Amino acid sequence: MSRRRRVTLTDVAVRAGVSATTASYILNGRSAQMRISTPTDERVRNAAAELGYRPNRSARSLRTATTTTIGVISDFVASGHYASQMLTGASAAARESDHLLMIGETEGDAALEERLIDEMLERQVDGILYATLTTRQVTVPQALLQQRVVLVNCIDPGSDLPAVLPDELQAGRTAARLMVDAGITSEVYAVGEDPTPGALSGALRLEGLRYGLEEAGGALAGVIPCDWDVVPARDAVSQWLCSGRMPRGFVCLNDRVAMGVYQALSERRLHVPDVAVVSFDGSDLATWLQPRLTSIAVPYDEMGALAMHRLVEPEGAARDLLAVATVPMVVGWGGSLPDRRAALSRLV
Amino acid sequence: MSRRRRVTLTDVAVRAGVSATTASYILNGRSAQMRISTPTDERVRNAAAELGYRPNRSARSLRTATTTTIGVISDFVASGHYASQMLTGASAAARESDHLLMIGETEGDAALEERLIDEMLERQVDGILYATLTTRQVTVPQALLQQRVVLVNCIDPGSDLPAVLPDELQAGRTAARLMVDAGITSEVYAVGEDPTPGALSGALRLEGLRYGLEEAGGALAGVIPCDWDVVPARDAVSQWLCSGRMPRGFVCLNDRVAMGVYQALSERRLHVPDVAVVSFDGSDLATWLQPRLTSIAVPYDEMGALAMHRLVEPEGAARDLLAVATVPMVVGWGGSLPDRRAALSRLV
DNA sequence: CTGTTAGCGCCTTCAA
DNA sequence: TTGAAGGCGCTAACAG
Repeated sequence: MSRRRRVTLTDVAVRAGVSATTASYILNGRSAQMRISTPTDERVRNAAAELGYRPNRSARSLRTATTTTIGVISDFVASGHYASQMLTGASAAARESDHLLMIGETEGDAALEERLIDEMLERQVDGILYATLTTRQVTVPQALLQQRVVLVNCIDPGSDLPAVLPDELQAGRTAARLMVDAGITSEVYAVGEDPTPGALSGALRLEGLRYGLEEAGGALAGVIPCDWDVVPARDAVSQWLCSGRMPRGFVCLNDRVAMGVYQALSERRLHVPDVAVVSFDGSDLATWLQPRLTSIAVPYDEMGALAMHRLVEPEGAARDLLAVATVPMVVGWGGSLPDRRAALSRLV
Repeated sequence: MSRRRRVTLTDVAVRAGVSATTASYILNGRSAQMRISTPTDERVRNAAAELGYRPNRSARSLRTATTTTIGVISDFVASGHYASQMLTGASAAARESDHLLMIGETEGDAALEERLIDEMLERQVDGILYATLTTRQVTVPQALLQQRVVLVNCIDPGSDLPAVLPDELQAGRTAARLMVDAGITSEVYAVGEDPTPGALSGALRLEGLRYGLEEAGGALAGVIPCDWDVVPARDAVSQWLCSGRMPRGFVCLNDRVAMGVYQALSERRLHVPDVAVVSFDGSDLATWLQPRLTSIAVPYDEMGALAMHRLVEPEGAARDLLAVATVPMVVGWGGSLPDRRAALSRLV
């Protein structure tokens, strides 16, 4: 069971009694194309198996200038299950074309970002997914402008890099429709705000919401500002309720805000759905709240998958690489990725 | 702004008027060792900067048989912020030694796992982190036994691979101490169970809990079995409370269980901390509940970082690579990674 | 149908 | 203090 020297293609060729070239063709599945005889083919495959041959991709990469490896640069990939789902989707899509993912978390640090990008480019990645935790505008580092890149959850107005974004506007309208379908067109309040410069989701969700309510002859009654987290939302809504107002519905700008709203309502002995609550995110949290929160999901996994597809797509299909693709946000999140992708394919 | 041919080391050398050898030495920081003159050194560095030289690691790897890249194989890396924190810790630690991470999510599929491992080995990763979402026993694939590997959050009884685990037993005792310090030594119930074969956390947490309570002259009053999630815990405890029993404390086997317990208590108009609740995980959820949940954190980030350190550690320090390292679990999770690592360093 | 030859970009002995 | 030469393992023209 001792470990000999690394097994090389030449070793396989020698054992099979052929040249390295022939072995290379066969092991790369080009036997047919090269019209190699069946016995030779088999001898080589057997030799490879017996020797436990494993191609050295460093050598191959040096020769072919490709690595079948994709870099993922993101500010906070792993933080929370929000963006990490994007990785899962990208990873699954990468697998379809035998690519592997190399990750780099920049922690929002520009210097670190540059370093990680350099490291990836030195390692000859075939492309880079540039992803952000929040949907927003960015300025991608210079070094990326000359590379094959797809933006995920962000856009760079200063470049024409392809991007994949959730359809926030449509999501806002969906939220409105949920309220309208429940017979509620007035006394609907939005909870949250989007204070970060460059942030996109908040504004678009609100716009869609307003538009949707007006379409139904209603109107958004107001916005309760607060940071997008449980405690700030709880405090803000709690205080707001003290003023004695009686809302018919709350549209929360994310699930954590909704949790805070649930708590604030509970303090006042108010109950969902006597007051209707709708939210955005589609996180696990929505399923944990009682009653279960209706939440419009950000399809992180699909976004990752779609971005990956666009990145590795053959050049021929690259015509629309200049476009921004938009992935629909849907209520709930029961569906599996393939299911939802079927719906998606009609739209992009 | 057009894109020329790739810039090679020779290009830099030519431009600086030296040989590739000299340029190589200088750019790899060996000028001093090779006693290269200052002017030469500067000329080469300038040339590299002007040309935007970026070393081709495929070539270097082919020559040196190292990639400064580490593979991370895990069942569900990205799922939830639980295990993804491990990635963050590992990633940060990797950066310290200029390593990059390559990820592979196996989704618990053995065939896929083998394929991903092969792909990584073909890409010549310098080592592999083998991580699991839940703390448990595993049997690592054959292919890994001959490689440099560190297990994270799991152990393989059939091999002597080094591993990093959270100290679940101590965590159980900590939970007991929290109850005891609050003056509660009886009528304490544990909520949850660990039905997965090979799972370690549940049993160890319970054992530590029992031991800790007995040390203080108390005893664990019982265990309410349920799956480790919000709804099952809510249902189980809700029903259990119907029997009219009046607990003094609940030790929940994770934070989601605790959320379910909060809900069940609330239904019966019972309030925390009239009934004391302690939990394990240290997830964000703990900070969202009202009142804030006391939770003993699984230090995923530290585990990832420590495992990474052990993996890239110079061979000299590898003497203890056979050991299982244990990372303490602590209450709350306000501390930054460096802070907590200081506490950690005494223990491993 | 298969082998010969050359070279991807880099590092590293050896010689000067 | 620097340069010349060789080879890591693989693929791709080009012969035959």
